Amino acid sequence: MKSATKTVCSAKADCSKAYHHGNLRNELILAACALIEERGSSDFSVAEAARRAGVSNAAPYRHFRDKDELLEAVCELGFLGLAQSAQDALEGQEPGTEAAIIALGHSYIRFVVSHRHFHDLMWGQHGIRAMSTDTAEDLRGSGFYILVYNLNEMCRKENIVGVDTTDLATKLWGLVHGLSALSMTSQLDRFKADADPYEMLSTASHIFFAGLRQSAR
Amino acid sequence: MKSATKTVCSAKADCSKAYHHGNLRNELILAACALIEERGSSDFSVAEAARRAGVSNAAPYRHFRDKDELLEAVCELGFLGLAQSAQDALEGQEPGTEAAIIALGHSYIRFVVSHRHFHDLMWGQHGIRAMSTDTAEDLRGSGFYILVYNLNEMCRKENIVGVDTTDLATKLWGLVHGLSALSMTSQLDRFKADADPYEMLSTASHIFFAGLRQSAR
DNA sequence: CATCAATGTTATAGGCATTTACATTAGCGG
DNA sequence: CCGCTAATGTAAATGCCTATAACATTGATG
Repeated sequence: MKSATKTVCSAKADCSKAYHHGNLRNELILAACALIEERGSSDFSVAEAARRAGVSNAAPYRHFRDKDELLEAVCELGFLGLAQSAQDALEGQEPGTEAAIIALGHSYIRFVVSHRHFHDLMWGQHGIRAMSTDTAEDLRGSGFYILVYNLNEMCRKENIVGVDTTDLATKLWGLVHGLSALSMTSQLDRFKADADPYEMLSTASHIFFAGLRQSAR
Repeated sequence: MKSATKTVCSAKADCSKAYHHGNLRNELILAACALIEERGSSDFSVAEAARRAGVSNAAPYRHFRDKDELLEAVCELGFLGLAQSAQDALEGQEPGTEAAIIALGHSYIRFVVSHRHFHDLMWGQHGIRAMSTDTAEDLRGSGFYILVYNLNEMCRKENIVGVDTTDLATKLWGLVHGLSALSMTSQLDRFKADADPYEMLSTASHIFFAGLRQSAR
């Protein structure tokens, strides 16, 4: 989430002792991110974020109506990072190939398992509210539409007709999301030792596309 | 979750004014369930569960080390209910058919979307800890093994060979889990109006099985 | 019947969310 | 440059919550 972090944090130089902080809103968000990455979102407290930013308990309430609003801002940063990682994943991939589509899925898994606490937050109440924000609308959409675009290209190239690619993208999203969640909660290797979510997604997608080509003929 | 509730609550008659409650542990769990269904797990407080059970603030700590332990007990009840609904789903289904397998998936979706707050809890920190409890181990496993059994039957009947059904079951679980999560968070109809998770699971599974038969030939 | 372990209660400490009243400062019009 | 106002901080206070400790009640057991 490096890049997303940078995007939000247009940090002004540290005016160390000023009565006015100068960039408090962003620093609170970053402090919240750090705390959540460290200890999860359920243990998170506004007070601690304030301490970390070096301000009083009450200061955050000049920038956020309440704790929820701060957490929603954190979620937006998360969705931004997720969208970014989707774009990065396509570097060097030929659009509309199975490889490109699977690479997208892998980036999703990678993001989720390396930011598990964020993922929890993003798919909880706060994330859902953040997703209906207009800002996040674009971001979250972007990853999805990248997928749709690649599916369209794939169908065109391979002459697969009569497929609703938006619907198809949603199904694949479900698959990826589910495998990520299972992996993150250690369910994958419970029934099958050293199961690899990346490989499982690859093979599952491959089977799925085989079925698609079959039934769209 | 009716049946699961009954299983846990071996309620003794109400000894209204007794100093000792008689069934406090279970009533606390039930009160917690009710509160969580109503307002979600993040707003849940031990104190309120205690009030609802008609005891003092401190009483719950005679039965649960801390708040987490109470929430884990709630999770176990949730997993019990989920397993139960899987069993119910197979009523009148012929084992090893695509219909039976899809019915299992539908029951999962139905459980998740009608107990969204429970689902949040069950797939958060508390649920993960509860899943590694031995008690829950059996329960959670049971739904999964029902699926594996049906896949085995299916492969046998249809003469599909060389398939690791445990692996396959995990992939399907991922798909179902993901579609449930997307549905629960209103992501399904964001890109496609009135998308139906049940139908999406049916068609996705059908495509998947088609691909499976194809590649296992 | 006396005692102990289990299970409740009250009192208390410490944290957090949020609000209110007050303080400081930046920026803007004059 | 001066003074005003809005923005942004602080300190103090309220009220709820978690968790613990010290004390009370009771059922069971010998």
